[in-house]
Amino acid sequence: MKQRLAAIGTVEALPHRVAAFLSREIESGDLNPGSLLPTEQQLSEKFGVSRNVVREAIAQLRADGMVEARQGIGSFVLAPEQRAAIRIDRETLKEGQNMERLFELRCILEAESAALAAERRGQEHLDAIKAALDRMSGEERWEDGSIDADLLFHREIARATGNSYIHTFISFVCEQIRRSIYYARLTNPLHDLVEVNVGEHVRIYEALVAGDPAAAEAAMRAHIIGAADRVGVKLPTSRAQRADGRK
Amino acid sequence: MKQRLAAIGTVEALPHRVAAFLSREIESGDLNPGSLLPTEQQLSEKFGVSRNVVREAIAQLRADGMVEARQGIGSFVLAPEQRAAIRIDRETLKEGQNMERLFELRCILEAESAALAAERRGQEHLDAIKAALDRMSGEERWEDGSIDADLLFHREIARATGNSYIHTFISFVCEQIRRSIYYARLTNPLHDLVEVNVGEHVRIYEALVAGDPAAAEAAMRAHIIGAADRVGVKLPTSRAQRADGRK
DNA sequence: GCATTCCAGTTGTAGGATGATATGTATAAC
DNA sequence: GTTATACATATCATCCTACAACTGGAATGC
Repeated sequence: MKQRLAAIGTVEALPHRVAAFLSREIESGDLNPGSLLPTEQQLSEKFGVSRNVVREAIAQLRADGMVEARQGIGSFVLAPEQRAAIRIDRETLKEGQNMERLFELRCILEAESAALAAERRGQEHLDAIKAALDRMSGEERWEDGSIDADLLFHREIARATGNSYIHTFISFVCEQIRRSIYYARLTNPLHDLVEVNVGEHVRIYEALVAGDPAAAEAAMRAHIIGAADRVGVKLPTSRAQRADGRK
Repeated sequence: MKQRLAAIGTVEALPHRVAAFLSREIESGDLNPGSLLPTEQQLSEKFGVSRNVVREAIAQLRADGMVEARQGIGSFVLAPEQRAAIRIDRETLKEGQNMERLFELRCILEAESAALAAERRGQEHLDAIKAALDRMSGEERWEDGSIDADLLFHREIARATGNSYIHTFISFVCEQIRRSIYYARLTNPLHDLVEVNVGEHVRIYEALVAGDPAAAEAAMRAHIIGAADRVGVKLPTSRAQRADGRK
């Protein structure tokens, strides 16, 4: 039986599709920890791809700590305790609506991050955030320099929460978004909107200075929704509305 | 010139050795971000291995976000901060207060997840969540089976948000916490608290059935704070208080 | 009964062939 | 001279076959 791999119109590479399929089977429990994966030969026939492709797919699973291959025997499914990495690959990012979901996640993390930062920030944090803001405002056009400064602004806020995990996660998510925007090569007239963008950042900064968590959260939420909008991503409004209803 | 690969007493596979070598070259700055890797052919000759091995090595680097391969051109070295993967190693997890930070992150993600799920859940999601809840209540003692069911409960809620990234992040964070608890081998009398734990889950479930985002969020927040407390982790109360003030 | 040998199955590696894609170049048309 | 088209080249992506290394168990010999 030849398994049809998802993704008809996509451009994903074959190894990635195979890895994604197996990964889902493991996550869903169809393949129990300790059990053996089908042989490379079988998988090759099942998916209608070469053994080479299967090997690359398994190598990816192994890198993620999901399976362990042993020569002469096969690949064992490992227990989830041993997984130590989270990964978002570019192929899945390119699939249309994923951007929307990523922005949604970012909105959640950053809104709380801003609120926490408003409570916990010290003077050195404010200084670092202000420095990033100045670098951003200095640029007349929206180009690489100001994008770096923008990211730095958000990362400094995350750092001010004092929670390194929040910092790590936000850095990661922001980087994913920046990259996918870069690859999408959006041709929007972003340059005209620099003032809007800077203005949103200023409001966040002022709320942080004031030490007002609710205001910081609201300002950040508005900023993320605006940023998503500027790259053509419409966030589901329910979250925003509920947040607005609160403040 | 044939390059000698490290590996004196090692038994590591060739692709891993090649990947490690290239990885070190990138880390050390010998290969600048933006530059092209040598072609597969050249690497194959340089290391004295087959192109197949080189391809698997590059696939590994790509999976870690260190390079990006583009058909017809080559593999570009990406900037180090552009990692496509997050890794959290066990050593950092063991350091005391990291648990507290991890729970804080979990609280943020899961609270919003519950709220979103309350808005978006379909009947099949409720069924899956209920099934996990039943499995959990069925157990008399707090052991592996019920821990699995507990995790499943949370992951099913995350799945009901319809946002695969939220699902991924929550699965990851929960797994990290479960793992560190497992390794810590806490000897608390957890068994006595099963009813409390199940009760908290029931309240979350009821809020989801009712489709009440605010209630779901509050119940989840209370649950996470309680769960943290039961393993001896005190969450900073500020977040919880602010949340309470809203509902 | 026990050790040894052999064999089938599986992963690991090698190397070539072909398809898909990007880039540069030369040729032709205007 | 400029543009456009076609071609050649370089590279990754995939497929294929073959063989080496390793494992587990079955057959064999004693």
